[in-house]
Amino acid sequence: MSSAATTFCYAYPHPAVTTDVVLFTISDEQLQLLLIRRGRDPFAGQWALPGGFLDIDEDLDRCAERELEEETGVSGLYLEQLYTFGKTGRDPRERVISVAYFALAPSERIRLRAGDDAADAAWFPLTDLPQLAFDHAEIIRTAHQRLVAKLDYSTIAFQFLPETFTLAELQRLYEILVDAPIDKRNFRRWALALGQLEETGELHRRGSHRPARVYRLSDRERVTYLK
Amino acid sequence: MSSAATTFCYAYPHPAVTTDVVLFTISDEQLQLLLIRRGRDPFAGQWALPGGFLDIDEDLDRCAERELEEETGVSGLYLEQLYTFGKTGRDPRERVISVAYFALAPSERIRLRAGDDAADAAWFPLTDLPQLAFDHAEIIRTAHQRLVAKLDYSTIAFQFLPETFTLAELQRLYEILVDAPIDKRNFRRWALALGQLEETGELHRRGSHRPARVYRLSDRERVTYLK
DNA sequence: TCAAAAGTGTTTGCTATACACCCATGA
DNA sequence: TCATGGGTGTATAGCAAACACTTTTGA
Repeated sequence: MSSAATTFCYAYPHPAVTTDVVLFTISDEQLQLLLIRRGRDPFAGQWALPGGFLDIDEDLDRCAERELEEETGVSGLYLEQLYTFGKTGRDPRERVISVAYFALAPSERIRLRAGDDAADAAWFPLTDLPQLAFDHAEIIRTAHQRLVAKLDYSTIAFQFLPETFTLAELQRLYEILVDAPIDKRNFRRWALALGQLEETGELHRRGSHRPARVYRLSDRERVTYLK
Repeated sequence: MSSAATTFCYAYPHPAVTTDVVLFTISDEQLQLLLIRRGRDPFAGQWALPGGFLDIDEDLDRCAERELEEETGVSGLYLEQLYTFGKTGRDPRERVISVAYFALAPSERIRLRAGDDAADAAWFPLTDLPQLAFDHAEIIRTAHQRLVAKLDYSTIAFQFLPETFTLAELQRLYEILVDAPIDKRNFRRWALALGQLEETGELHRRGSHRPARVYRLSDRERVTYLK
Protein backbone atom coordinates (compact mmCIF):
# COMPACT_ATOMS: atom_id res chain seq x y z
CA MET A 1 0.00 0.00 0.00
CA SER A 2 2.70 2.49 1.01
CA SER A 3 5.08 2.83 -1.90
CA ALA A 4 8.07 3.87 0.13
CA ALA A 5 11.37 3.04 -1.50
CA THR A 6 12.15 0.43 1.13
CA THR A 7 12.67 -3.09 -0.10
CA PHE A 8 12.73 -6.43 1.64
CA CYS A 9 15.43 -8.86 0.63
CA TYR A 10 15.93 -12.57 1.14
CA ALA A 11 18.65 -15.08 0.37
CA TYR A 12 16.29 -17.06 -1.82
CA PRO A 13 13.07 -16.14 -3.64
CA HIS A 14 9.83 -15.94 -1.64
CA PRO A 15 6.31 -16.21 -3.00
CA ALA A 16 3.65 -13.72 -2.00
CA VAL A 17 0.83 -15.00 0.19
CA THR A 18 -2.77 -13.85 -0.08
CA THR A 19 -6.09 -14.89 1.34
CA ASP A 20 -9.23 -14.99 -0.76
CA VAL A 21 -12.70 -15.38 0.64
CA VAL A 22 -15.74 -17.05 -0.89
CA LEU A 23 -18.62 -15.41 0.95
CA PHE A 24 -21.96 -17.12 0.42
CA THR A 25 -25.35 -15.85 1.32
CA ILE A 26 -28.93 -16.71 0.48
CA SER A 27 -30.90 -13.94 -1.01
CA ASP A 28 -33.62 -13.66 -3.55
CA GLU A 29 -34.24 -17.38 -3.05
CA GLN A 30 -30.81 -18.20 -4.42
CA LEU A 31 -27.36 -19.08 -3.24
CA GLN A 32 -25.26 -16.04 -4.00
CA LEU A 33 -21.69 -15.00 -3.48
CA LEU A 34 -19.79 -11.78 -3.16
CA LEU A 35 -17.52 -10.55 -5.92
CA ILE A 36 -15.41 -7.45 -6.27
CA ARG A 37 -14.70 -5.69 -9.49
CA ARG A 38 -10.97 -5.22 -9.74
CA GLY A 39 -9.76 -1.65 -9.96
CA ARG A 40 -6.30 -2.32 -11.31
CA ASP A 41 -4.24 -4.74 -13.31
CA PRO A 42 -3.94 -7.62 -13.62
CA PHE A 43 -7.51 -8.36 -14.65
CA ALA A 44 -8.58 -4.73 -14.17
CA GLY A 45 -12.32 -4.40 -14.61
CA GLN A 46 -12.92 -8.11 -14.09
CA TRP A 47 -14.73 -9.68 -11.17
CA ALA A 48 -12.79 -11.50 -8.48
CA LEU A 49 -13.08 -12.84 -4.96
CA PRO A 50 -12.46 -10.40 -2.14
CA GLY A 51 -8.96 -10.93 -0.84
CA GLY A 52 -5.53 -9.48 -0.54
CA PHE A 53 -2.00 -9.81 0.66
CA LEU A 54 -1.14 -11.15 4.05
CA ASP A 55 0.49 -8.65 6.37
CA ILE A 56 3.79 -9.97 7.57
CA ASP A 57 2.78 -9.96 11.24
CA GLU A 58 -0.84 -10.98 10.77
CA ASP A 59 -2.34 -14.42 11.31
CA LEU A 60 -3.88 -16.08 8.27
CA ASP A 61 -7.36 -16.24 9.76
CA ARG A 62 -7.14 -12.64 10.78
CA CYS A 63 -6.18 -11.64 7.24
CA ALA A 64 -9.25 -13.35 5.79
CA GLU A 65 -11.41 -11.76 8.50
CA ARG A 66 -9.99 -8.36 7.71
CA GLU A 67 -10.63 -8.66 3.97
CA LEU A 68 -14.17 -9.69 4.73
CA GLU A 69 -14.71 -6.75 7.05
CA GLU A 70 -13.24 -4.32 4.60
CA GLU A 71 -15.65 -5.41 1.90
CA THR A 72 -18.78 -5.94 3.93
CA GLY A 73 -18.35 -3.84 7.02
CA VAL A 74 -19.45 -6.84 9.05
CA SER A 75 -17.44 -8.96 11.44
CA GLY A 76 -18.13 -12.17 13.28
CA LEU A 77 -19.28 -14.13 10.26
CA TYR A 78 -18.70 -17.85 10.03
CA LEU A 79 -15.30 -18.30 8.42
CA GLU A 80 -13.38 -21.47 7.72
CA GLN A 81 -10.18 -22.24 5.89
CA LEU A 82 -10.95 -23.97 2.62
CA TYR A 83 -7.86 -24.94 0.66
CA THR A 84 -4.60 -23.45 -0.47
CA PHE A 85 -4.13 -22.73 -4.14
CA GLY A 86 -0.60 -22.33 -5.34
CA LYS A 87 -0.12 -23.37 -8.93
CA THR A 88 2.75 -21.58 -10.61
CA GLY A 89 1.49 -18.95 -13.00
CA ARG A 90 -1.85 -18.37 -11.32
CA ASP A 91 -0.88 -14.72 -10.91
CA PRO A 92 0.94 -13.07 -13.81
CA ARG A 93 2.87 -10.67 -11.57
CA GLU A 94 4.76 -12.99 -9.30
CA ARG A 95 4.40 -16.32 -7.57
CA VAL A 96 1.36 -16.10 -5.32
CA ILE A 97 0.08 -18.66 -2.87
CA SER A 98 -3.56 -18.07 -1.99
CA VAL A 99 -5.03 -19.50 1.18
CA ALA A 100 -8.74 -19.59 0.38
CA TYR A 101 -11.48 -19.33 3.00
CA PHE A 102 -15.16 -19.74 2.80
CA ALA A 103 -17.65 -17.72 4.77
CA LEU A 104 -21.38 -17.69 5.30
CA ALA A 105 -23.56 -14.68 6.00
CA PRO A 106 -27.21 -14.25 6.87
CA SER A 107 -28.51 -12.19 4.00
CA GLU A 108 -29.92 -9.14 5.73
CA ARG A 109 -26.79 -8.63 7.81
CA ILE A 110 -24.88 -7.44 4.83
CA ARG A 111 -25.09 -4.01 3.31
CA LEU A 112 -22.16 -3.77 0.97
CA ARG A 113 -19.75 -0.96 1.53
CA ALA A 114 -19.84 1.63 -1.16
CA GLY A 115 -16.69 2.74 -2.93
CA ASP A 116 -13.67 1.85 -0.83
CA ASP A 117 -10.63 0.19 -2.25
CA ALA A 118 -12.54 -2.04 -4.59
CA ALA A 119 -14.16 -0.21 -7.45
CA ASP A 120 -17.35 -2.15 -6.97
CA ALA A 121 -18.81 -5.05 -5.03
CA ALA A 122 -21.90 -7.12 -5.77
CA TRP A 123 -23.71 -10.37 -5.11
CA PHE A 124 -23.96 -12.92 -7.91
CA PRO A 125 -26.05 -16.08 -8.03
CA LEU A 126 -23.77 -19.09 -8.12
CA THR A 127 -25.59 -20.24 -11.22
CA ASP A 128 -24.85 -17.06 -13.09
CA LEU A 129 -21.30 -15.93 -12.49
CA PRO A 130 -19.39 -13.52 -14.69
CA GLN A 131 -15.94 -14.31 -15.99
CA LEU A 132 -13.53 -14.40 -13.10
CA ALA A 133 -9.97 -13.26 -12.54
CA PHE A 134 -7.10 -15.64 -11.71
CA ASP A 135 -8.18 -19.18 -10.79
CA HIS A 136 -11.11 -17.88 -8.80
CA ALA A 137 -13.64 -19.99 -10.70
CA GLU A 138 -11.84 -23.06 -9.42
CA ILE A 139 -11.75 -21.74 -5.87
CA ILE A 140 -15.48 -21.13 -5.99
CA ARG A 141 -16.10 -24.65 -7.27
CA THR A 142 -14.11 -26.05 -4.37
CA ALA A 143 -15.96 -23.88 -1.88
CA HIS A 144 -19.33 -24.91 -3.22
CA GLN A 145 -18.41 -28.60 -3.01
CA ARG A 146 -17.33 -28.14 0.58
CA LEU A 147 -20.53 -26.32 1.47
CA VAL A 148 -22.71 -29.02 -0.07
CA ALA A 149 -20.72 -31.79 1.60
CA LYS A 150 -21.02 -30.13 4.99
CA LEU A 151 -24.78 -29.78 4.74
CA ASP A 152 -24.99 -33.53 5.18
CA TYR A 153 -23.06 -33.86 8.37
CA SER A 154 -23.16 -30.50 10.12
CA THR A 155 -25.45 -27.66 11.04
CA ILE A 156 -23.35 -25.20 9.08
CA ALA A 157 -26.34 -24.01 7.07
CA PHE A 158 -27.79 -22.42 10.20
CA GLN A 159 -25.18 -19.72 9.72
CA PHE A 160 -27.33 -18.40 6.89
CA LEU A 161 -30.18 -17.69 9.28
CA PRO A 162 -31.10 -14.29 10.66
CA GLU A 163 -31.41 -13.76 14.41
CA THR A 164 -34.91 -15.21 14.47
CA PHE A 165 -36.75 -17.33 11.94
CA THR A 166 -39.61 -19.74 11.44
CA LEU A 167 -39.35 -23.43 10.65
CA ALA A 168 -40.79 -22.76 7.22
CA GLU A 169 -37.96 -20.33 6.56
CA LEU A 170 -35.40 -22.86 7.74
CA GLN A 171 -36.91 -25.48 5.48
CA ARG A 172 -36.93 -23.12 2.52
CA LEU A 173 -33.25 -22.43 3.18
CA TYR A 174 -32.42 -26.12 2.94
CA GLU A 175 -34.55 -26.54 -0.16
CA ILE A 176 -32.59 -23.81 -1.87
CA LEU A 177 -29.30 -25.34 -0.84
CA VAL A 178 -30.05 -28.87 -1.95
CA ASP A 179 -32.19 -27.64 -4.81
CA ALA A 180 -34.99 -30.10 -4.13
CA PRO A 181 -38.26 -30.14 -2.21
CA ILE A 182 -38.15 -31.56 1.32
CA ASP A 183 -40.92 -33.28 3.25
CA LYS A 184 -42.30 -30.90 5.83
CA ARG A 185 -43.00 -33.33 8.65
CA ASN A 186 -39.71 -35.16 8.36
CA PHE A 187 -37.81 -31.92 8.18
CA ARG A 188 -39.46 -30.40 11.23
CA ARG A 189 -38.91 -33.55 13.25
CA TRP A 190 -35.24 -33.54 12.29
CA ALA A 191 -34.75 -29.84 13.01
CA LEU A 192 -36.39 -29.94 16.43
CA ALA A 193 -34.57 -33.14 17.39
CA LEU A 194 -31.25 -31.36 16.97
CA GLY A 195 -31.96 -29.58 20.21
CA GLN A 196 -30.47 -26.36 18.97
CA LEU A 197 -33.62 -24.37 18.37
CA GLU A 198 -35.52 -22.53 21.04
CA GLU A 199 -38.85 -20.80 20.69
CA THR A 200 -38.81 -17.08 21.27
CA GLY A 201 -42.46 -17.20 22.21
CA GLU A 202 -43.34 -14.75 19.51
CA LEU A 203 -45.58 -15.45 16.56
CA HIS A 204 -44.91 -14.38 13.06
CA ARG A 205 -48.07 -13.02 11.44
CA ARG A 206 -47.79 -12.80 7.72
CA GLY A 207 -50.97 -12.76 5.70
CA SER A 208 -54.30 -14.34 6.27
CA HIS A 209 -53.34 -17.68 7.67
CA ARG A 210 -52.17 -19.30 10.85
CA PRO A 211 -49.16 -17.50 12.34
CA ALA A 212 -45.83 -19.30 12.65
CA ARG A 213 -43.81 -19.85 15.80
CA VAL A 214 -40.56 -17.95 15.89
CA TYR A 215 -37.29 -19.65 16.83
CA ARG A 216 -33.73 -18.67 17.53
CA LEU A 217 -30.54 -20.73 17.75
CA SER A 218 -29.71 -21.65 21.31
CA ASP A 219 -26.02 -21.20 20.52
CA ARG A 220 -25.41 -19.05 17.52
CA GLU A 221 -21.64 -19.69 17.32
CA ARG A 222 -21.81 -23.43 17.52
CA VAL A 223 -21.68 -25.60 14.42
CA THR A 224 -22.31 -29.20 15.38
CA TYR A 225 -21.30 -32.31 13.52
CA LEU A 226 -23.97 -34.92 13.16
CA LYS A 227 -23.89 -38.68 13.50
CA MET B 1 20.97 -24.53 -0.44
CA SER B 2 23.35 -22.58 -2.67
CA SER B 3 24.69 -19.72 -0.58
CA ALA B 4 25.53 -17.44 -3.48
CA ALA B 5 25.51 -13.81 -2.54
CA THR B 6 22.43 -13.17 -4.68
CA THR B 7 19.40 -11.79 -2.93
CA PHE B 8 15.78 -11.47 -3.88
CA CYS B 9 14.07 -8.21 -3.09
CA TYR B 10 10.44 -7.15 -2.92
CA ALA B 11 8.59 -3.90 -2.32
CA TYR B 12 6.92 -5.34 0.75
CA PRO B 13 7.84 -8.21 3.08
CA HIS B 14 7.10 -11.78 1.97
CA PRO B 15 6.72 -14.80 4.17
CA ALA B 16 8.50 -18.04 3.37
CA VAL B 17 6.34 -20.98 2.29
CA THR B 18 7.03 -24.59 3.18
CA THR B 19 5.24 -27.88 2.89
CA ASP B 20 5.25 -30.42 5.70
CA VAL B 21 4.06 -33.98 5.32
CA VAL B 22 2.45 -36.24 7.88
CA LEU B 23 3.17 -39.71 6.52
CA PHE B 24 1.24 -42.48 8.23
CA THR B 25 1.77 -46.17 7.96
CA ILE B 26 0.68 -49.26 9.82
CA SER B 27 3.45 -51.36 11.14
CA ASP B 28 4.03 -53.47 14.16
CA GLU B 29 0.24 -53.47 14.64
CA GLN B 30 0.25 -49.73 15.24
CA LEU B 31 -0.44 -46.51 13.45
CA GLN B 32 2.93 -44.91 12.99
CA LEU B 33 4.27 -41.77 11.38
CA LEU B 34 7.52 -40.64 9.91
CA LEU B 35 9.70 -38.09 11.69
CA ILE B 36 13.04 -36.59 10.84
CA ARG B 37 15.64 -35.55 13.33
CA ARG B 38 16.65 -32.01 12.53
CA GLY B 39 20.27 -31.50 11.69
CA ARG B 40 20.39 -27.76 12.22
CA ASP B 41 18.86 -24.90 14.11
CA PRO B 42 16.23 -24.00 14.93
CA PHE B 43 15.30 -27.06 16.96
CA ALA B 44 18.53 -28.87 16.01
CA GLY B 45 18.47 -32.42 17.29
CA GLN B 46 14.69 -32.42 17.74
CA TRP B 47 12.21 -34.49 15.78
CA ALA B 48 10.05 -32.84 13.14
CA LEU B 49 7.85 -33.62 10.17
CA PRO B 50 9.55 -34.07 6.83
CA GLY B 51 9.19 -30.89 4.85
CA GLY B 52 10.96 -27.97 3.36
CA PHE B 53 10.81 -24.76 1.45
CA LEU B 54 8.79 -24.39 -1.70
CA ASP B 55 10.83 -23.79 -4.81
CA ILE B 56 9.71 -20.63 -6.49
CA ASP B 57 8.67 -22.39 -9.70
CA GLU B 58 7.33 -25.57 -8.16
CA ASP B 59 3.69 -26.48 -7.55
CA LEU B 60 2.66 -27.00 -3.94
CA ASP B 61 1.67 -30.63 -4.44
CA ARG B 62 4.91 -31.31 -6.23
CA CYS B 63 6.85 -29.82 -3.33
CA ALA B 64 5.18 -32.14 -0.85
CA GLU B 65 5.74 -35.08 -3.18
CA ARG B 66 9.38 -34.20 -3.51
CA GLU B 67 9.95 -33.96 0.23
CA LEU B 68 8.30 -37.32 0.61
CA GLU B 69 10.45 -38.89 -2.08
CA GLU B 70 13.60 -37.40 -0.63
CA GLU B 71 12.91 -38.94 2.75
CA THR B 72 11.47 -42.28 1.74
CA GLY B 73 12.77 -42.91 -1.74
CA VAL B 74 9.24 -43.84 -2.76
CA SER B 75 6.88 -42.03 -5.08
CA GLY B 76 3.24 -42.49 -5.96
CA LEU B 77 1.98 -42.57 -2.39
CA TYR B 78 -1.46 -41.27 -1.51
CA LEU B 79 -1.02 -37.58 -0.76
CA GLU B 80 -3.63 -34.99 0.08
CA GLN B 81 -3.49 -31.38 1.17
CA LEU B 82 -4.44 -31.09 4.83
CA TYR B 83 -4.46 -27.53 6.11
CA THR B 84 -2.31 -24.44 6.05
CA PHE B 85 -0.64 -23.35 9.25
CA GLY B 86 0.50 -19.78 9.41
CA LYS B 87 0.48 -18.35 12.90
CA THR B 88 2.98 -15.59 13.39
CA GLY B 89 5.94 -16.78 15.40
CA ARG B 90 5.63 -20.47 14.53
CA ASP B 91 9.16 -20.31 13.13
CA PRO B 92 11.71 -18.25 15.07
CA ARG B 93 13.72 -17.33 11.96
CA GLU B 94 11.17 -15.57 9.85
CA ARG B 95 7.49 -15.65 9.01
CA VAL B 96 6.75 -19.09 7.58
CA ILE B 97 3.50 -20.37 6.13
CA SER B 98 3.36 -24.14 6.08
CA VAL B 99 1.00 -25.96 3.76
CA ALA B 100 0.62 -29.32 5.46
CA TYR B 101 -0.15 -32.56 3.62
CA PHE B 102 -0.99 -35.97 4.81
CA ALA B 103 0.13 -39.16 3.15
CA LEU B 104 -0.46 -42.86 3.59
CA ALA B 105 1.95 -45.65 2.84
CA PRO B 106 1.66 -49.43 2.85
CA SER B 107 4.18 -50.46 5.44
CA GLU B 108 6.50 -52.72 3.51
CA ARG B 109 6.85 -50.28 0.66
CA ILE B 110 9.01 -48.02 2.74
CA ARG B 111 12.66 -48.55 3.44
CA LEU B 112 13.86 -45.30 4.91
CA ARG B 113 16.73 -43.64 3.19
CA ALA B 114 19.87 -43.63 5.21
CA GLY B 115 21.77 -40.42 5.83
CA ASP B 116 20.77 -37.85 3.26
CA ASP B 117 19.94 -34.31 4.18
CA ALA B 118 18.15 -35.23 7.37
CA ALA B 119 20.42 -36.47 10.11
CA ASP B 120 18.04 -39.29 10.85
CA ALA B 121 14.57 -40.56 10.02
CA ALA B 122 12.37 -42.98 11.93
CA TRP B 123 8.85 -44.25 12.45
CA PHE B 124 7.08 -43.42 15.69
CA PRO B 125 3.81 -44.81 17.01
CA LEU B 126 1.23 -42.05 17.16
CA THR B 127 0.69 -42.91 20.79
CA ASP B 128 4.31 -42.40 21.69
CA LEU B 129 5.70 -39.33 19.99
CA PRO B 130 8.80 -37.47 21.07
CA GLN B 131 8.83 -33.74 21.61
CA LEU B 132 8.33 -32.03 18.30
CA ALA B 133 9.77 -28.95 16.65
CA PHE B 134 7.65 -25.93 15.65
CA ASP B 135 3.88 -26.49 15.80
CA HIS B 136 4.23 -29.98 14.38
CA ALA B 137 2.36 -31.59 17.24
CA GLU B 138 -0.68 -29.56 16.24
CA ILE B 139 -0.27 -30.49 12.58
CA ILE B 140 -0.15 -34.16 13.50
CA ARG B 141 -3.28 -33.81 15.61
CA THR B 142 -5.10 -32.27 12.67
CA ALA B 143 -3.88 -34.99 10.32
CA HIS B 144 -4.99 -37.74 12.65
CA GLN B 145 -8.44 -36.20 13.00
CA ARG B 146 -8.76 -36.02 9.25
CA LEU B 147 -7.67 -39.62 8.83
CA VAL B 148 -10.15 -40.88 11.40
CA ALA B 149 -12.96 -38.81 9.92
CA LYS B 150 -12.27 -40.14 6.44
CA LEU B 151 -12.37 -43.75 7.57
CA ASP B 152 -16.11 -43.35 7.98
CA TYR B 153 -16.95 -42.12 4.55
CA SER B 154 -14.19 -43.21 2.21
CA THR B 155 -11.99 -46.14 1.31
CA ILE B 156 -8.88 -44.17 2.11
CA ALA B 157 -7.61 -46.83 4.52
CA PHE B 158 -7.06 -49.17 1.60
CA GLN B 159 -4.02 -47.07 0.80
CA PHE B 160 -2.32 -48.77 3.74
CA LEU B 161 -2.62 -52.14 2.05
CA PRO B 162 0.19 -53.92 0.24
CA GLU B 163 -0.30 -55.14 -3.33
CA THR B 164 -2.15 -58.24 -2.19
CA PHE B 165 -3.77 -59.09 1.12
CA THR B 166 -6.32 -61.28 2.83
CA LEU B 167 -9.62 -60.17 4.30
CA ALA B 168 -8.32 -60.94 7.76
CA GLU B 169 -5.44 -58.53 7.16
CA LEU B 170 -7.84 -55.88 5.93
CA GLN B 171 -9.98 -56.36 9.01
CA ARG B 172 -6.98 -56.18 11.30
CA LEU B 173 -6.01 -52.90 9.61
CA TYR B 174 -9.39 -51.38 10.41
CA GLU B 175 -9.29 -52.68 13.95
CA ILE B 176 -5.99 -50.93 14.50
CA LEU B 177 -7.29 -47.73 13.01
CA VAL B 178 -10.50 -47.55 15.00
CA ASP B 179 -8.87 -49.21 17.99
CA ALA B 180 -11.75 -51.59 18.56
CA PRO B 181 -12.70 -55.14 17.59
CA ILE B 182 -14.95 -55.52 14.54
CA ASP B 183 -17.42 -58.29 13.79
CA LYS B 184 -15.93 -60.60 11.20
CA ARG B 185 -19.06 -61.44 9.22
CA ASN B 186 -20.32 -57.89 9.06
CA PHE B 187 -16.93 -56.63 8.06
CA ARG B 188 -16.46 -59.12 5.25
CA ARG B 189 -19.92 -58.46 3.89
CA TRP B 190 -19.19 -54.73 3.88
CA ALA B 191 -15.77 -55.09 2.27
CA LEU B 192 -16.93 -57.37 -0.52
CA ALA B 193 -20.01 -55.25 -1.19
CA LEU B 194 -17.77 -52.29 -2.01
CA GLY B 195 -16.97 -53.99 -5.28
CA GLN B 196 -13.37 -52.90 -5.18
CA LEU B 197 -11.72 -56.16 -4.26
CA GLU B 198 -10.87 -58.90 -6.68
CA GLU B 199 -9.54 -62.34 -5.87
CA THR B 200 -6.11 -63.10 -7.22
CA GLY B 201 -6.93 -66.81 -7.19
CA GLU B 202 -4.01 -67.48 -4.93
CA LEU B 203 -4.23 -68.88 -1.43
CA HIS B 204 -2.24 -67.68 1.49
CA ARG B 205 -0.92 -70.63 3.50
CA ARG B 206 0.24 -69.61 6.93
CA GLY B 207 0.39 -72.20 9.60
CA SER B 208 -1.70 -75.23 10.27
CA HIS B 209 -5.14 -74.02 9.38
CA ARG B 210 -7.33 -73.30 6.41
CA PRO B 211 -5.56 -71.04 3.88
CA ALA B 212 -6.95 -67.59 3.15
CA ARG B 213 -8.03 -66.23 -0.20
CA VAL B 214 -5.83 -63.46 -1.52
CA TYR B 215 -7.29 -60.22 -2.87
CA ARG B 216 -6.07 -57.12 -4.63
CA LEU B 217 -7.69 -53.74 -5.21
CA SER B 218 -9.36 -53.55 -8.58
CA ASP B 219 -8.26 -49.92 -8.86
CA ARG B 220 -5.37 -49.09 -6.64
CA GLU B 221 -5.45 -45.34 -7.28
CA ARG B 222 -9.10 -44.84 -6.63
CA VAL B 223 -10.37 -43.64 -3.26
CA THR B 224 -14.14 -43.78 -3.24
CA TYR B 225 -16.51 -41.84 -1.09
CA LEU B 226 -19.29 -43.84 0.48
CA LYS B 227 -22.99 -43.17 0.90
C1' DT C 1 -66.65 -18.85 4.88
C1' DC C 2 -62.77 -19.13 2.18
C1' DA C 3 -57.91 -19.24 1.03
C1' DA C 4 -53.48 -19.90 2.62
C1' DA C 5 -49.77 -21.45 5.25
C1' DA C 6 -48.80 -23.73 10.03
C1' DG C 7 -48.74 -27.64 12.43
C1' DT C 8 -49.05 -32.72 13.54
C1' DG C 9 -48.20 -39.27 13.62
C1' DT C 10 -48.00 -43.53 11.71
C1' DT C 11 -46.54 -47.09 8.51
C1' DT C 12 -42.91 -49.13 5.81
C1' DG C 13 -38.60 -50.37 3.97
C1' DC C 14 -33.80 -50.47 4.50
C1' DT C 15 -29.50 -50.54 6.75
C1' DA C 16 -26.61 -51.62 10.70
C1' DT C 17 -25.78 -54.78 14.31
C1' DA C 18 -25.64 -58.92 16.96
C1' DC C 19 -24.61 -63.52 17.03
C1' DA C 20 -22.34 -69.27 16.48
C1' DC C 21 -20.93 -72.89 13.90
C1' DC C 22 -18.47 -75.64 10.10
C1' DC C 23 -14.17 -75.87 7.01
C1' DA C 24 -9.46 -76.74 5.52
C1' DT C 25 -4.98 -77.22 6.76
C1' DG C 26 -0.27 -78.62 9.04
C1' DA C 27 1.68 -80.56 12.79
C1' DT D 1 -7.04 -85.91 15.67
C1' DC D 2 -6.33 -81.61 17.31
C1' DA D 3 -5.47 -76.76 17.29
C1' DT D 4 -5.83 -72.80 14.53
C1' DG D 5 -7.55 -69.24 11.92
C1' DG D 6 -10.77 -69.03 7.42
C1' DG D 7 -15.17 -68.73 5.95
C1' DT D 8 -20.40 -68.37 6.07
C1' DG D 9 -26.31 -66.59 7.08
C1' DT D 10 -30.20 -65.00 9.62
C1' DA D 11 -32.95 -62.44 12.89
C1' DT D 12 -33.73 -57.88 15.03
C1' DA D 13 -33.72 -53.14 16.07
C1' DG D 14 -33.30 -48.48 14.81
C1' DC D 15 -33.48 -44.89 11.42
C1' DA D 16 -34.95 -42.62 7.14
C1' DA D 17 -38.63 -41.91 3.85
C1' DA D 18 -43.34 -41.71 2.34
C1' DC D 19 -47.63 -39.92 3.09
C1' DA D 20 -52.78 -36.47 4.32
C1' DC D 21 -55.51 -34.03 7.21
C1' DT D 22 -56.64 -30.44 10.90
C1' DT D 23 -55.73 -25.70 12.79
C1' DT D 24 -55.49 -20.79 12.86
C1' DT D 25 -55.69 -16.63 10.92
C1' DG D 26 -57.08 -12.23 7.92
C1' DA D 27 -59.77 -10.79 4.41
